[in-house]
Amino acid sequence: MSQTPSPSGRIDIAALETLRLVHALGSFTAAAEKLDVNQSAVSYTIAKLRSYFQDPLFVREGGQQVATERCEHILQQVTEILQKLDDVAQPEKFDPAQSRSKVTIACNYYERILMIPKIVSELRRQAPGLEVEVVNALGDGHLRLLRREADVLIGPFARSQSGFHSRRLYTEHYACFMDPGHPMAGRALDVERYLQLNHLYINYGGSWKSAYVTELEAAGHTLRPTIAVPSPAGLASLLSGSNLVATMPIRLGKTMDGLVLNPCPFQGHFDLSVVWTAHKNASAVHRWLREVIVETCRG
Amino acid sequence: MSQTPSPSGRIDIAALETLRLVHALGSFTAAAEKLDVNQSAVSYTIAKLRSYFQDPLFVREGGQQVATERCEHILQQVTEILQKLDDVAQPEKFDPAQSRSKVTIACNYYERILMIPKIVSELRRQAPGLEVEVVNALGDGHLRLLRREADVLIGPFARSQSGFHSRRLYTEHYACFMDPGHPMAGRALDVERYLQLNHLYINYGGSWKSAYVTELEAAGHTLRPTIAVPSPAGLASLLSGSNLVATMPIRLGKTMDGLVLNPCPFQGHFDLSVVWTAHKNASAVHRWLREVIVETCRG
DNA sequence: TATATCACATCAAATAATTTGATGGGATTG
DNA sequence: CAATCCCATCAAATTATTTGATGTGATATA
Repeated sequence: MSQTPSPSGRIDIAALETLRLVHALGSFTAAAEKLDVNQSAVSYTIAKLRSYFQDPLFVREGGQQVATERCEHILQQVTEILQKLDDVAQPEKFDPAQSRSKVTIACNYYERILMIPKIVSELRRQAPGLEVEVVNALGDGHLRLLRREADVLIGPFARSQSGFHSRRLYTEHYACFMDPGHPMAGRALDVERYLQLNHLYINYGGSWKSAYVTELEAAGHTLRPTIAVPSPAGLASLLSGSNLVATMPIRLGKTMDGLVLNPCPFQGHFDLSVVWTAHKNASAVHRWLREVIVETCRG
Repeated sequence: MSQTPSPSGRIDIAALETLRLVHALGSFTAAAEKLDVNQSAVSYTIAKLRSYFQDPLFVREGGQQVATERCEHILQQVTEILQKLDDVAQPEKFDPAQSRSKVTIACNYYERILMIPKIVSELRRQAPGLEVEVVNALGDGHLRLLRREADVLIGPFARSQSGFHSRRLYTEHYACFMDPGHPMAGRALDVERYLQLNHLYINYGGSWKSAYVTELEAAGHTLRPTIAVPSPAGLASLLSGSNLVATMPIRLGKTMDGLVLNPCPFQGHFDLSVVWTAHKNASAVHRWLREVIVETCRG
């Protein structure tokens, strides 16, 4: 009957809708009116489908266009296809209250102590069914994002690299923390005195240079730590009753009982941020997650 | 980012294939090569999809084009969609040996006696799993086809009307059948003698005028039946030992034991055909069914 | 830190597909 | 038989897609 106008594969969604409409109305002309196109456009579309499916699809039987068996079968599948496409074309919706998704947050000690508890509590409040995992960012949290080991990264990881987005939460500064019985406790520290202290140095596993150290080195000084530890964990008990002094982020030090804060001459500063990858940028779940983090942690 | 080039709905199968390919290869350029099109064609297609799904779909992350969450989800559905379309686009295949379909054949007494047994036996031989139903064609078998009460119609129903197809099986003629003890048994019948016989007339429910009657009336004669019956069923016992004579299709009369055949001066003729509707024309099952019928019954 | 390279976006021109409006033929209705 | 209805088909007009050239941003190389 009909010659092949196109080889195949150029069937579009609209064509399938037309097929459905023609079937429903039993008429090309009626379908054309409903679609607000010319009758011959419908004729053309059906001709295309006929060639694609290698079947007449509709045949005239006593005034009505009746679907062939094959057409009925095709329509059954096409209906499912259109349904699937409809579903998937809907902009993604996310209802925290109903969600059973899982989110993974990468961060390090500082954030785990100071931010995670508040964040997790808020996440659980809004989304009781949500599964939350917190992983160690360790060396390079960015890699974990790229490897999809985490959805977001919280930390001082401002990297404006292609493929990453970030949002600043707040700025943090350093201060010295020591036992209340320390000779210098509560006394102002000038550069000389600061450098002569018995420093407990936190090297954070070596992958992070604290801002105060940068500042100190920029001023031409070198810090000679008495003890170096990899993380602030258990720091309070190391400092208690000792003559050691640790320079660390103010908010972190303040969580440790039994220590006093001394402003220090090199206090540096760094920004805490949420970082995520471009591929999560548009996702409704992750947009919500980031919003919760920002709301919970800023200021 | 991208402005809406098309409102929506103009997504074709090729575009979805492109989406899949880009995802698989992680590169527009590579996909373009594989599809044997220009890179900017892929770019254009993805832009169209981006606008349709309202999502970037692919974002650059460290040199690689990475799929967004949404894209992964879409792809999952799209894969199923393409699979479905692939299946449905395959020209329908039909293996009688495996088939569990059902076919319905409409016909009347003549065909049920002479043809159905052979047809059914052949159908069962080729397709043991096939369900076969035989229904009475009665008045107008064509209506049963249109109402989808039967898949094919076998009988003398040659109607070359729109929406119907048919294939001739063979031509049938009439003869007289009577008891072997009948005075005229075995003797030639001229018009006068034929008309004076005690006719047992089969009226087939009134919806069918036998060809010999047409011939007879065309010659200006009128048949005055002694008895009229609606169907040839049980005819043999009605004729046996009586002086009745029935004019009926030769092949049908020959199936009846204890009757002798006399050629009659009005023998008319009619064609036995398979008839079906246009909407079944392309179906593999029905093509096969019709083929079996034709092979079994012709000659 | 500059420079080459790679990959995608974008633009205008060329090409291909679709839609339109007109017309014709087959089938149904009165 | 005439009037209609409905789909197929054709050429022209309109749109969409593809191409080839070029731009831009990011990565890799020197």
